[in-house]
Amino acid sequence: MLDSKLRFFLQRCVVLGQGKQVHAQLVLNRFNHLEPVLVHQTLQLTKEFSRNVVNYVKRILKGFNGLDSFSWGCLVRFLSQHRKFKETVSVYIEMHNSGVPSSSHAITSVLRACGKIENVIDGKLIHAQALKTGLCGCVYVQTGLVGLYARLGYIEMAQKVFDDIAEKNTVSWNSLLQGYLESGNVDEARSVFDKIPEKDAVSWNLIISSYAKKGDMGNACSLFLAMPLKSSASWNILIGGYVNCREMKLARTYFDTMPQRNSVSWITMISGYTKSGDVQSAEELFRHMSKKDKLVYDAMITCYAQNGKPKDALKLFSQMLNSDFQPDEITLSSVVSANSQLGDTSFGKWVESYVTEHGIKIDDLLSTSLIDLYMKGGDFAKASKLFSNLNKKDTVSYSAMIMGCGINGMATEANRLFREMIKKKIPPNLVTFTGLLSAYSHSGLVQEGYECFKSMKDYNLEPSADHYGIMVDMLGRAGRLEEAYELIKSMPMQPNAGVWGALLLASGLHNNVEFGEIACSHCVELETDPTGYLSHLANIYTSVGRWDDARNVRDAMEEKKLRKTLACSWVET
DNA sequence: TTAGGGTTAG
Repeated sequence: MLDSKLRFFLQRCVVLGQGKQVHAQLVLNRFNHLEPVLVHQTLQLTKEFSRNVVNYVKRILKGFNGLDSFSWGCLVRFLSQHRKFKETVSVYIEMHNSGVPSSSHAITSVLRACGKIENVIDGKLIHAQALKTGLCGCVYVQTGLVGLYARLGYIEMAQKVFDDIAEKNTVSWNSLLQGYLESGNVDEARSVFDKIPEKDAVSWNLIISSYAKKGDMGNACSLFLAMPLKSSASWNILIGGYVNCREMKLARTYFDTMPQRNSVSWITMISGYTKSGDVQSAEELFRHMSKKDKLVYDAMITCYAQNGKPKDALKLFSQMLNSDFQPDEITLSSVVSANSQLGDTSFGKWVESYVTEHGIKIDDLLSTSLIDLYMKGGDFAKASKLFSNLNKKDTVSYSAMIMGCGINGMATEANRLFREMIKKKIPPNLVTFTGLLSAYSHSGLVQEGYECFKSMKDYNLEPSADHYGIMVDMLGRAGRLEEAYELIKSMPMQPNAGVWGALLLASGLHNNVEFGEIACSHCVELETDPTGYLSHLANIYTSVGRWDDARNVRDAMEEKKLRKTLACSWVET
């Protein structure tokens, strides 16, 4: 039974593994008889294989009867190493239920999985079971328990298990250290760190990383310099710290001087440039990287998507598809965002079929980008369905819905969603209000809009210039030009061309020369190409019969060899 | 046991 299934499995590896064909073939030729121990080796082999293989392993191993404790352990470990944590726990429980005794192998893997998915209940049950079966005397199991409790924030429990370990190894110490760092107890963490008899790179990295995460680069850097044998991770942690502080120059210096860069180093830098909007530098790094992995593609696609270059994002995505890389929910969320910016709603269908075909689960983040895509395409039904199926609705997903309502002029729905999120104590942010305000603006609900705008301070939000822009647009369209102008004058920041442009537009709608002139003069000052604004002003003059002024403006435009460029005059759209 | 990729506006 085991024998034939494994053979079949290896053959499938040849088919699915593609790039690893030769390797799989070798293994196939080498094993004439297959014993349970070979399950382990086979699983090792598939470590680097595509997710298809992972899914396949899961399916095929479900069919096994009579697996021994060792093979079960291998399977549990395999799943845990592939970050299939929920599956790890469920397979472990399956093993337990079929009466197979647990091994230290299986137990450490399942404890890790419980920690990762924050499964306290099963973690404690497994602890109890380990106590009963005597496995708690094993340092690996004990260390696993320390790690579990440390990660889940049960620092007292972690300390207690740790104290019981007869022969503590460095991993045991590191797990405890991580516990104190997780619980935010820096002093205790520091004292644990000082007590570690044989500090390894991980001990140092843990403490450096905790400073780097807090933005305390002074401490992070001095510890880094004091560290005897720096690993790549140490360098990456430091670079990551500087990236988080937007110190890209310093990050780059360390990146350039580190002895051995790995994929993580490149990705850290690329995502740093992404956040600071430096697409060029990100591109430059991406081009120079010799062995690109999937995550680098993800990082670069995201860089394009987040910096207003959706077409480049899609180009790189198709390159990625042509390579050996399989996109996952993370890749797709960025790609959906790119399509959303281009207004290509049909892409949603493609994603949905792709996801079904490749067994990718649509998680909350991918759902949110799809919600945005569908809302922009006016498909409220599809967006709502995704929205109601979310595991956890947050500020971003609510904002995506409300934004969509704003675009589609659905003020009532926007308001309903907003009240719902407030009731659930989900804090709104600036994007939420952009959506809400534009919903009111598009529906001409000036009073509601005004109150909404004023309520921003109740949520500790300072309206941005864009929020003022929407308000000016709303008041202006309603003919309340005076109020709009007063609002601009009251702005705590410099009004941008968008704000003045909104007033100019409104002045045109209501043939108001006075505000048109004021608005236009500011727009001309703020933008390099004043053509659109000037021609708008000329139209206002014409509309009230001031032909001479209109001609003067047009002559002035002509004189400066300016030509009306439709593309630039966004005011007219 | 440490380091890397994702969603909402403009």
